[in-house]
Amino acid sequence: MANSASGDSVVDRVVRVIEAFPEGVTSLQLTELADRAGLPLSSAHRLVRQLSEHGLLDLGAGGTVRLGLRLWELVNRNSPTLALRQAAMPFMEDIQQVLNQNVNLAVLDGWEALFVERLSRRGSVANRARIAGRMPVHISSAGLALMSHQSRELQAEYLEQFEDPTGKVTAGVVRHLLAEAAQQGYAQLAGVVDPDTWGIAVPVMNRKRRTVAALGVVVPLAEMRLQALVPALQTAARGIGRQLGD
Amino acid sequence: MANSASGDSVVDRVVRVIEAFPEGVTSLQLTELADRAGLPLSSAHRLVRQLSEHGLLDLGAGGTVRLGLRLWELVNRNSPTLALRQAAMPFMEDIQQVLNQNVNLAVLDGWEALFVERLSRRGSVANRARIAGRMPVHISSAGLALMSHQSRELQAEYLEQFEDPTGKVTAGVVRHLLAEAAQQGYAQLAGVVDPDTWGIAVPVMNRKRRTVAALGVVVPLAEMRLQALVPALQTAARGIGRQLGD
DNA sequence: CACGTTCTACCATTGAATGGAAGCTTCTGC
DNA sequence: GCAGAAGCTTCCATTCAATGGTAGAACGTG
Repeated sequence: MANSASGDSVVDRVVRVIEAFPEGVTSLQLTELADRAGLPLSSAHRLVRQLSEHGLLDLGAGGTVRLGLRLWELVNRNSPTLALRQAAMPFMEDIQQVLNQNVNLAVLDGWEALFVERLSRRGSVANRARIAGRMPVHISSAGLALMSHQSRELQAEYLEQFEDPTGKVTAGVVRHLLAEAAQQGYAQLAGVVDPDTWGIAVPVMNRKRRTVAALGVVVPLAEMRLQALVPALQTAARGIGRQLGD
Repeated sequence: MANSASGDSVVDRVVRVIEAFPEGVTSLQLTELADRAGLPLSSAHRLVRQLSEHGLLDLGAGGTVRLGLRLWELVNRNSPTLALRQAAMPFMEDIQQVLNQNVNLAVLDGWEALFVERLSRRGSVANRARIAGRMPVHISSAGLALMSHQSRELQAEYLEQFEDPTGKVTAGVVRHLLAEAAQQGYAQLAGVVDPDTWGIAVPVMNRKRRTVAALGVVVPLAEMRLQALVPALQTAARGIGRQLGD
């Protein structure tokens, strides 16, 4: 009944507080936050107050808790993907201008593609890939482009544990998709994410030819023109790669 | 010699670790981090390891510390400016397309404009306003646009404490700039940030007519055409405001 | 106005956090 | 190839910061 009845450290708790916000939710009541983080109200209150004194959280009147502007600032200034995003932005804008479609940039994290940047145009088809959103490798062209250029070992490990919760896709199918993507140098996926759209993505390699990201577009099925899209994407991807260090 | 010789809490230390990264630096050696955060090496090590187990930091081989991808993800998914950025993006893209210049979006934080989103075009003039970058109110058109539409009290408080480190600008000059911006409905600043550029910004008001952001462009001095720019910005700002809640 | 809900403050108890020291690994210069 | 340095990692006895039940304040509601 003293120092942590639940047996977790302060650090654990700080993390749980930050993680307590459901996707897309920017504000939470103190009580609900304590609930979600699994903390006694008084402990949650103390923790939140401390963090908000430093600006990492923002404890408003009436117990409204938000992530702090300062936290957003710190993370975006020093984010590990900063160099990548800076290098990619001009090329993404070029692509968007020329093709007039959604463009996105993703990195591999676990068995998912994490979208780190995106440009969408009003009037262009819906793009499910939100910034800071995730998609499983096997149902995103970006994910396939990324995985298809990883080491044999990692791909084997991935296929080993692969399991589709919907049961529609087998590891064999994914293996085939990856092999195809690896051979062609780009990944495509039609009508999977959204029935009316087509996703195409190419790997972005750094100077050591390690695949660090995937550059992709999402276009309406009707406007599919591989022969125009792929070279444009590959050219841009090379341009980005040249800007990167490593 | 025991629980915190320096008299600071675990939370203080976690914050100091995250804050230890200098602007734009994405990776730090453990020793340097401990140094910057003012922590004993062993304490820094323990803290970093704990945080990296949760994915908030990333402790690589050889003691290389980065901010975690997971932290970036959490913060960007739930950031307090999420709604603002989402509402503004399409309009910013429109502006960029039509005017073909740098567009940026800022909020007021303390006595500074914090840039939360930006679109730049290759070939357009340099834009000092980086995402997650800051600029003092009095040397950015965005800052002036924001401050000029705050409450009388806040403006008075601002001018009260105002002091220009370079000594070039007086509180009186700033008062004049703010009054002008308030009256005209936009703020402009020529050759201050950069000798060859002109910044123009307008306030973005939510439905309650509270100024929550500033929408601005940076154009080459030569291409200055106020009569074309201001109406475009104001129209976009109104559009953004209509999308916002509150 | 009384009741329910949620936020905030207090404080005695105690185990989690601390950091010096020692071991380990990696790198460098000779 | 070896001595030395520099930096990373682990260990563990000491002790004070963290804990959370409780009580009170503030708010909203029927």
